[in-house]
Amino acid sequence: MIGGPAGRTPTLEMVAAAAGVSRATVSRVVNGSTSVTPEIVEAVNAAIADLDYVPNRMARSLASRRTDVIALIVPESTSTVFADPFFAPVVRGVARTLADTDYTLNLLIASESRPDKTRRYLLGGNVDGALVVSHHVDDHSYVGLGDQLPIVYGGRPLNPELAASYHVDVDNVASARTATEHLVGLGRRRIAMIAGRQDMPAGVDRLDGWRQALEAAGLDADQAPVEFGDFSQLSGSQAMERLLGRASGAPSSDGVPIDAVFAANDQMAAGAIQVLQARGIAVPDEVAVVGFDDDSFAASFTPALTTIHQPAAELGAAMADVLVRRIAGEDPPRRTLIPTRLIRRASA
Amino acid sequence: MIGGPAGRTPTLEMVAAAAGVSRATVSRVVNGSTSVTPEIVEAVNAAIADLDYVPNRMARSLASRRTDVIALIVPESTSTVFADPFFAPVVRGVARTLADTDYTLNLLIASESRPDKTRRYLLGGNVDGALVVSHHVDDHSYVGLGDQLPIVYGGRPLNPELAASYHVDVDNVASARTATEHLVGLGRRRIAMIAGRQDMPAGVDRLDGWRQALEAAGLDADQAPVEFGDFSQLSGSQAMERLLGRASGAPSSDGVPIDAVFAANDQMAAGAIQVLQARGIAVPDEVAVVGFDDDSFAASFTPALTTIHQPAAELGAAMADVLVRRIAGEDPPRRTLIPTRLIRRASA
DNA sequence: CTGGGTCGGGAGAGCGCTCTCACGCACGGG
DNA sequence: CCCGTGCGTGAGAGCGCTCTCCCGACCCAG
Repeated sequence: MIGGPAGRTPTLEMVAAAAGVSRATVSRVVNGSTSVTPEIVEAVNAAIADLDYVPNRMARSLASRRTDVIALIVPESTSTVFADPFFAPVVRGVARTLADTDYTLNLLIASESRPDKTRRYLLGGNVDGALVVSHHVDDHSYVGLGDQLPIVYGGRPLNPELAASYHVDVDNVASARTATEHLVGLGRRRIAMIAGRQDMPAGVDRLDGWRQALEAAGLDADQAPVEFGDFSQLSGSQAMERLLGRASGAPSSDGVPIDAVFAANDQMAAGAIQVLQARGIAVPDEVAVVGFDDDSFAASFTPALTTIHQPAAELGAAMADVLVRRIAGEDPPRRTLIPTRLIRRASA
Repeated sequence: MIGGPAGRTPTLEMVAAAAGVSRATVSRVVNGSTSVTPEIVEAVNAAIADLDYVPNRMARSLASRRTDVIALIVPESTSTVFADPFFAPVVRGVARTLADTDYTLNLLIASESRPDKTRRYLLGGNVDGALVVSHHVDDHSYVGLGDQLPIVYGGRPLNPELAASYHVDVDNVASARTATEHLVGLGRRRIAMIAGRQDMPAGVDRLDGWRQALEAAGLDADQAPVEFGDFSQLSGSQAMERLLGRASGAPSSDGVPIDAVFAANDQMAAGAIQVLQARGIAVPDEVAVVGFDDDSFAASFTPALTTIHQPAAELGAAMADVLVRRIAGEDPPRRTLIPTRLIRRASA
């Protein structure tokens, strides 16, 4: 058993002794400071390897007033609605990115019942920065926190007080445009939308993208049928019923007033398709349907859902990246948009 | 702005000064030591509240050689196969349980390419204990680590070297028995199994439970048809094909040799059902199917899957609980089994 | 040859807390 | 009345590291 006379885990001091230099010099080498003679660097590194030295995080933090810890905050309500398979890959992306740095990831389920606990933790000098993953909007817990601690949000905060904050988001507008253009490219002209909750950025932006695509295609977006749901499958079905019930401008011969639907998420798309099928309307032949999210069930649905795939892991990675850069004092753009990809399957 | 003359965040020292006692006494109060005069306790607490004092974690750790940090280790391969919706609730359960303690959760994606990095982190005095969530078996990364650091596994480690370690698991055997008994209770007698990978505890145990139930029902488990898959949907389909292709002992009049299938997970159950439907075999009328996991898609599948629900959040909570108790010096049982629940839906 | 500038390295003072030890006091038995 | 015996409290020495000086060596211009 190697490891210096003192027996305990090796310390900076022991490395210094072994290398015949001072603690300060070892510290410089460990922290990659320039201005250390190459020979000495080598000697120190040899001693480090020899003793199997690992710097003590706590001591380092105490002295430097940095923690090398980044908090990943998941509001409890979000985590409860964990049916959402979006979250896990985000976390993975964050963790993987951070694995290449010296940062450690602190997962924090923020209980909304006592937000002050989280707040205290964050401001108590326990972390260098925070990542907030939330689909929640009416959440004021973090307002103002951003002034005292670098924070990066996943998903654009709708909350106007946070609008100027750093955030990483999927490019919902462009994605919705892509989805709609796909429908246009298929020759569809009466393209309806089942939009999501308008108190969420994803809901607003996807509706927006659809409008843009219609206009770009020379279709009248204002006259195009829109119904709203709450992102649930049931609400998708109900929206579809309403869509079919409309006495639209130019119903086709069989009475179906539309030939395509863009749903703001896969759940609602699935609900819509079920209604369509129940009415004997063929998907995609009579009505093509595009969803959004590429949910886990999308591929195995019948018909398999054409949808927008969200690179959740990349989003997480980007969040971590932006935060690390902020902490390092760089000035990354406040808004980072992650491109998506249209997955062509059977439904459109 | 309150906060003592020094201006910075309040320290123990400042509290001591404000309360007119020594640092040591404040420390005693903060750490809930007995043997402090009630009046003094009160005075100190008043000072703490007044200054808005929060103990500095790093300093505390440095001095006490505890970290109050628990690592949650997710092997990268597990996290990549994140289609598995089992993980997120486990994490949530862990985080929630820990939220009521002083422990902080460190999420660690263990890159399998350089396991030593994780090892060093764990043994580098950064954590007080670790939780390992893995479906992986041929993983020797943590062998021996358990001697130096309290570790609790989620899922029983198949690896014999770890067999004696602390672990929390779903009661796979009993659950599989329950599932199979349900089929027996439905009057089925030719109950096949699509088993999972036999290098995973879940694979082995579920097969075992099925056998036990058959025997308990007076059926010949050795003659009962079993095919193996790898837990993927495709493998479930293939296994089903093989099952149907068998020249089994007593095919029913229409040539279908079985009247029920227990699949080791929902993915494979779904694959099996698709094959059955493609062949025009009615589910559940001709062949009843029970899955396992209660995957997110299970309820919306057609037919809705009868399956075993795994209380993943409870499993996570139990893991955290066992670890905390171990760290506290208690001796919790090495093995904790979490009961499951059969969810009756349409497929059986 | 000398003075100012530069640069590598050492000394040492903390960072905020814990914990051992020893002290002072009140009490009770010899 | 004196000396244990306890109990509550304070003093002080670290925990392992960072970082600010500061010093000595070296280089070049004057």
